[in-house]
Amino acid sequence: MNKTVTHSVPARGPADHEVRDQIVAAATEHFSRYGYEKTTVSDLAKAIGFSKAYIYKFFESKQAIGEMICANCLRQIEAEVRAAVDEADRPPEKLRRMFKAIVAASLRLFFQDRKLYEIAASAATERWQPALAYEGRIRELLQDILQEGRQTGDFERKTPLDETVMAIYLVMRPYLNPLLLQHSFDYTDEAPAQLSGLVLRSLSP
Amino acid sequence: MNKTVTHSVPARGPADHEVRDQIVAAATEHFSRYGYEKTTVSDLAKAIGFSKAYIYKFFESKQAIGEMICANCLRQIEAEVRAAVDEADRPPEKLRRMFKAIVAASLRLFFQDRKLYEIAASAATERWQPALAYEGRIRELLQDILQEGRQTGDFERKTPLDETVMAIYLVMRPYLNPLLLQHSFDYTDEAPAQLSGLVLRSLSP
DNA sequence: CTAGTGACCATAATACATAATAGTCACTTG
DNA sequence: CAAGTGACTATTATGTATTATGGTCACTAG
Repeated sequence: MNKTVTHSVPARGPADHEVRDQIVAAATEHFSRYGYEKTTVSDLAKAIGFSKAYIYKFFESKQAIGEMICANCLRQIEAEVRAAVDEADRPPEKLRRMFKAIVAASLRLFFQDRKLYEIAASAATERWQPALAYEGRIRELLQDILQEGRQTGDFERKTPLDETVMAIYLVMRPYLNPLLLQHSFDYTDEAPAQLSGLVLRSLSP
Repeated sequence: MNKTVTHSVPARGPADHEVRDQIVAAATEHFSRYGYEKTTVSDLAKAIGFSKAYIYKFFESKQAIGEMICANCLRQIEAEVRAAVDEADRPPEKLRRMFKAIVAASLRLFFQDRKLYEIAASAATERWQPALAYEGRIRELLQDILQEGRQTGDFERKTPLDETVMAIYLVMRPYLNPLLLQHSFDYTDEAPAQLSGLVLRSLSP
């Protein structure tokens, strides 16, 4: 178990501390209600009954708090996607579900948690660590499905795996990346089915 | 020859007039040097030695002038893409060239004509008519290549043509649309080859 | 030593008065 | 009638003075 936790922002102070959790809770509440920009660090401090300075004993910056919240949010999406994938048992259907779940979850974030969506969009634009990590994990999931499909004989085996992963990832990216999703609303209805279709045709042995 | 010229902005005044051309020339110069926003209609008027009011005898709005310039620019990109496609004689290679040329031309616009790129990006965001028309023409080109490939037996014929066109169009979109291109710079080196590969695999009979 | 803070600073956001600009129209000139 | 414009307005952009905010640090209390 090589658990390389690459904290982009090295956590300050005790990693496991009640106050840290309080901060995260308050930030989740405030960020998703009023937005990242409109929430001040003092607001968070007031919410948990401490001074602003104390918050900086736990987080290096406001952005570090934002990254935490964003990471949670993206992990939840990932969990939903994995759940959807697990519902199917054959790799082709897994791929279809993956695509569909990604679009659905991203759209839900946009329409139901706009403020969190905005954080995720910033995270994508500014390449915050959680956004990169999310991308990476989605690619891993994709790779796992492809590998399984190659073993079961559902997918062709000639093309180098890395190449296939990359190409399919590129196909999914406009719907994964919150920034790009915004500009793809016109297609979110059809895209999952159409693109899954194309991708599966490209994978046929 | 059913030439339905859908002028989104109905041209004002004489369609063929020396002054109209002067305006377009001045706008091309100014927009690409100083940008759309920083160029005022008065600037254009001064440049051609007439009053601002006179410009409005030929164009309904500043945006209409911008659309004209943008349309020229997109038509030029389209021409380059068509030229690249015509260099190949077999449909699979045509598709590869198409993808590559689109990325190359869009990148060139970004890096060599940033100001015009910005107009094209606005046009895409705000759905100006020339941007939509460009999209449409690229889709037609794609459809032509696919149809030819089906005739020559290079491409499969089971999937409905419309579906294939749409799916491949969706794959290309992040590199076609100036807005999306900005967010795909990390991949512009590999994307054309990788995605062409995927698309061609999906088309194999 | 640990838990916690007020006071402080440089930078970023805001607000608001002022200046530019897109667009129109009645009008002149030949 | 055709070619062309000055003067005007409502809206938008811009500069600037002021406030708010992120972030630090020396410090206190227990």
